[in-house]
Parts: sequence; structure tokens; C-alpha cells
Amino acid sequence: MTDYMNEYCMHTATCGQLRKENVGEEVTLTGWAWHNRDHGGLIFVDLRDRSGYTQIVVDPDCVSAEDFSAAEHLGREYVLKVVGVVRERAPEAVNPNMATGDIEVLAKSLTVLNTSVTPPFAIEDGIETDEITRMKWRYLDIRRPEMFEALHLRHKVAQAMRNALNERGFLEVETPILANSTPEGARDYIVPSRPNPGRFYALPQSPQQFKQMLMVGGIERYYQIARCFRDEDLRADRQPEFTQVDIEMSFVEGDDVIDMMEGVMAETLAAVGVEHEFPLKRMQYSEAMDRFGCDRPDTRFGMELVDITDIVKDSGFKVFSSVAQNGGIVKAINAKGAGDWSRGDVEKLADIAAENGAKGMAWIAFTTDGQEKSPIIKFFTDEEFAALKEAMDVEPGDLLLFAADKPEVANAVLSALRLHMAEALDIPREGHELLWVVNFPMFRYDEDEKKYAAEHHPFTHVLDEDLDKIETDPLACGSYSYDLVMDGFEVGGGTIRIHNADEQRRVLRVCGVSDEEIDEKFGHLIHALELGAPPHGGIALGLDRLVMLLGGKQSIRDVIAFPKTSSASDPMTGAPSAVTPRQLKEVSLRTM
RNA sequence: GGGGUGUUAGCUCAGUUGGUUAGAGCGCCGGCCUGUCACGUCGGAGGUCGCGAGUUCAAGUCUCGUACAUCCCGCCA
Repeated sequence: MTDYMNEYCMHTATCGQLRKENVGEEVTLTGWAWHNRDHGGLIFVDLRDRSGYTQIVVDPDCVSAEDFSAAEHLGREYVLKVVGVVRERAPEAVNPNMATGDIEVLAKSLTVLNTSVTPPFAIEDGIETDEITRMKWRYLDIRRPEMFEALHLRHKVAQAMRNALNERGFLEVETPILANSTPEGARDYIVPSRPNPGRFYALPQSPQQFKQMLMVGGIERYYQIARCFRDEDLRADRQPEFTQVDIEMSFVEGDDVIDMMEGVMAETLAAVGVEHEFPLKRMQYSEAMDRFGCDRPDTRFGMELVDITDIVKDSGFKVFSSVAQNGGIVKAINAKGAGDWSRGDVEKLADIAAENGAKGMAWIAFTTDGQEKSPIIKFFTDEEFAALKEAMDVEPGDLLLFAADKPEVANAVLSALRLHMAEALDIPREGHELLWVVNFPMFRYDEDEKKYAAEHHPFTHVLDEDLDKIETDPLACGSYSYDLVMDGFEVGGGTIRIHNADEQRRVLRVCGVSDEEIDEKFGHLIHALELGAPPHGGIALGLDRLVMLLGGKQSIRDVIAFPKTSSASDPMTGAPSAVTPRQLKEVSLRTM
């Protein structure tokens, strides 16, 4: 258990913190009846509050008849007030498994403050209840110690960040929730405006534009623990509303933001007892893609991607050679320890490859008893096979998995397989590893939309040396960008922003925004850049993901008090729900 | 939008090749019990097998559809 009681709850004795030194004290405890053990003539009640629990002894000789009768009829989660005396337990009655196991409280009075119907699930840690049940009765779920711990951890992380930023001269400024829809980016949540029929606000996907305006406004250092909204499909690490620690600084370069952020992170991790070495490693985006196939690599284990295009480019295996000769790449990972997997189990991995866009998945198994199994070995010359084994550092017991495709696809496939194999082989990934991935490309080409799009966002400053290539060779342009990556998750992303109106126009044009649209949708930004915008940049941290990782949770739902299901609904309140015809009329809307 | 998995008692689950009255553990209710702490013990209640069709003499079980949950792909500047 943690130390929060001493920090925050000095006003009363509380259930989880009584110890031997409190023996003899008269205490008043309030909390919930957890387990009730009625021995007929003697009743034990485990009384729980957020600090832990204490055993209450109800002895008919020490309480009134009414109080004893009440104790005989306690149900789970009854709300109690107990006045009693702390006493040491007899040696044979000590319970070493509980923090308060050396003592117990002999009740002098017991008051039922409220009853409870039988709860739908046990209020304790380690339950395996379905999430929708937990969410329907979320207040009960929150009453469980591990949920309190998660929310407490979140509080400590947020406070540590506030403290660290305050000390560094940052101002906390609130920006609008009712904001403007922006082209590009995620789908907006929209809100009709009653006084403006047919017009809508959009909930902010991030305070990006407002914080840039604050820099133009001379605030110089801003932060906000900001709620953000994106109307996209959910994932274990994505909710429709989520929280960013949003930060922006003026008169800085990328290194300044990184240095500042490392200081904040160091203080934050220290505040929650996590050790990590600083300064953090920095990895070029291109290196992350080469070695891990991913811009947010989990670097806590190896199994890195190896480019074997040169080795197989002339091989008799046409899948490899034709890809290699047509601008694609051939890469592989070595899953050590999977060499003895059955052919069936290996073939199942092809499903994961296909899920990520592969047309197939080649493999070579090296069994621990020295055999080589694979449908493709026969296509290689002895020299090619030897070079391959050399490049992949092959030993008995290894399983090689291949991807041959366009670089994006090959990387995505092997990145997914790498994570899957780490899970399947139970490769240890303990502790936390933070690093920066820097210098993302400025643009990517969107095949579906047939246009260029900003890799980070269209307000990102293009590398000075690439400014003249914005129109002529967008894909060759780098950007001043840095993502904070932790344990395979993007926990933060930032850039140096464009502060020159002309550059901003050029970047938006390349992204397919017409001059007319630029004036209409981004006019305020362009004007601001023309009116003495300082050089500026910043970062936004995903608070939910960060706390999820620090708390060892599998989902951000476990660190959000009232999360939503995968269909973006709330089983407790029933949101979203229908509204009355009158409400619709007021905002000039009709249902379909 | 697509794919995987799941839905049986309040909770977690089992349910064989389609076959009589759908089971278990925990919880719940009642009795007994003065040292338990997952108390014990005796007894009891509790089911629209997610929903809707279909096949069949017969469906928890097979088929189709659908809803919801969850994981993933797309999407998420």
C-alpha cells in the first residue's frame, strides 16, 4: 500500500494505517464492510476504506444489544462507523498477510450509516469480471483498491508534471472546448450552435492552434492538462476523449524542448518511484524503421529486423528476387526459441503477416536437433544460404520469418511479428525504456486520397536544408520533430512549428489545401504568423498512456475513471442517448 | 468498413456425437457456531442458455442473421 493516508488524511484514523504503536488508542473508523465473519457469539468485520482494512471485533460484552444485533445482520458493502479501541492481537491471532495484522479494533459502538444490496461483483483486487459489468457499476469498480491505486498514480503523475512545469516558468492556460473544425487530421466531434443555425463547433483534437496563438500572444511558456476529442474507432490505448499534457515554448529549438521535457520526465518518474537513466537515447526515425520497422519501437528486447535484400536479390526464389529487383526490400527477424514450433503453428503466423498487408510469409526453422525445415531453402544456392545464416546469426532452435514487399509493408509486417513473437516466446520486457525518435519525414503520400499529407501535422517546421524541396520533392523533406517513446508506445509527440507565413502556406498547399481554403480555415494562423510570431515549438504527452504503462495496465480504460466502450458508449449513464425533438429543433437539426 | 474471439445462474466458467429435469465454484438466503481473517458447518433459493429466424421427432449444442463486448487491420494530421 502507499503512503497517501499520511499525506492527505490526517483528519481521522483510517482503516489501513493502524499499527502496534496505536494500541490503546480510541479510534473512530468509517468505511465499508468487506468480509463479515459471524461466529455466533463473536463477530469479525473487515472494515475497508481507501487506505486498506482493519479487523473489527464485535463482542456482545462490549457493545449494546442493538449494535450487536446490527453486526449480526451486516451485508457486504454496508457503510459503517465504528468507535473502538485498538488492541494488540494475541500472538497466534496475528495475520502476517495484512498490513494491520498485528492489531484489531474492539468495537464500543457500531453504526450502520447505510446498507447495500448485494454488489454484482466482489470489491477486491484481481477480479476477472467482464469490463462492461465493471463499467456499468463503475463506482463499485473504483471502490476496489487497484482502481484507487491507478487513479492515485494518475494524480501523482499529473501533479509531478504540474510542479515541474511550474518551476520552469510555464503558465497553465485553458483553451476552448468549443472550437473550430479543422480539415486534415482525425474526424471531429461536432456540436451544433443554437444561435447559429446550420453551424457547428468542433471539440478540439488537441489545443494545437490555440497554443500557437498563445506563443504569438507572448505567453512564451504554456502548459495545460487538456482534454482532447477524436471521433475515430477505439483501441486498448485509444479513447474518444483523452488527456494530453500539452506544452509549448517560444524562442526554442528542438533540443531545448527535449532538454526541458527530460527534466520534467525525470522529476515525474522520480515522484512515482521509477528509476531511469537520463539523458535519454535519441534514435533517428530512419534508424527506428530500419531496425524495428516501427516509429515507436519497444527497445527492451532485440529480435531486430535485418535487411537481406542484397543477399537474396538474385536468388531462385522469385518472390524475393522480383521484389528486390522492383524497388522492394526483403527483411527478416530471428525468433530464437521458436525453431521447434510445429509447421502448423508457424503457418498461423502468416495470418498476422496478412493482417498487416503481406501477401505471404516465408520462414525457415532450425530445430534444436540440427534440422533445417522450410519450403524455401531449396531455392537458395549454398552461398546464399550461408550468407543468410551469417546475417541472421542463426543457431539451432531459431526460426527466421521473412517479409518481402514495399518497405512500408515489410516493416509493418515484421514489426507486428516481432511483437507477437516476443509475447508468444515470453521474452522478458521488464521495467521501462524511454527514448526519443527524432527527425520524422515531413510528408507521406496517401495512396487512397492520392495526395501528400503531413506525417506529424502541417504546422511542423521543415528542416532548413529541405525548405527548397517542399514543392519539388516533398517525400525527401525532413522535419523538426521528436516523439517520446516508452515500451513500444508513443507517449509524446512534438515538433518545432512553422513561424513563417510563407512556409505555412507552402506546406498547406502541398497537403492539397487550396489557397481559398487556407484563407478560410487557417487565415487566423497565417495572420498571426505575419504579426510577429516568435519561433516556437512544443510537445504533447499522452497522460493516459503514460499512466497505463507506469501502472502496468493493459488498457488506458484502467487509468480513466469513467472510460467508454469500444462503441464509444458509457454503460453506466447510457451516453450517448436520444434527445427530445424540442432539443433538436432548438439547434435546427432533424434526425434521419 | 474488415477480420479474430466471446456471450449459459448475481460473478467466473463447464456443458461430450443434437437426446430425459442445463451443472460447478464463489456469491446470495435461512439455521448452528466466542478467535476467525477466502472462517467453518447444515439446509435452501436462483436460468428467456444475448436476441431473431431456420434445419430437425428433438437445439445451450448445427445453419443464417443480428446486437453487444473485446483484440487487431483500416482509421487515429
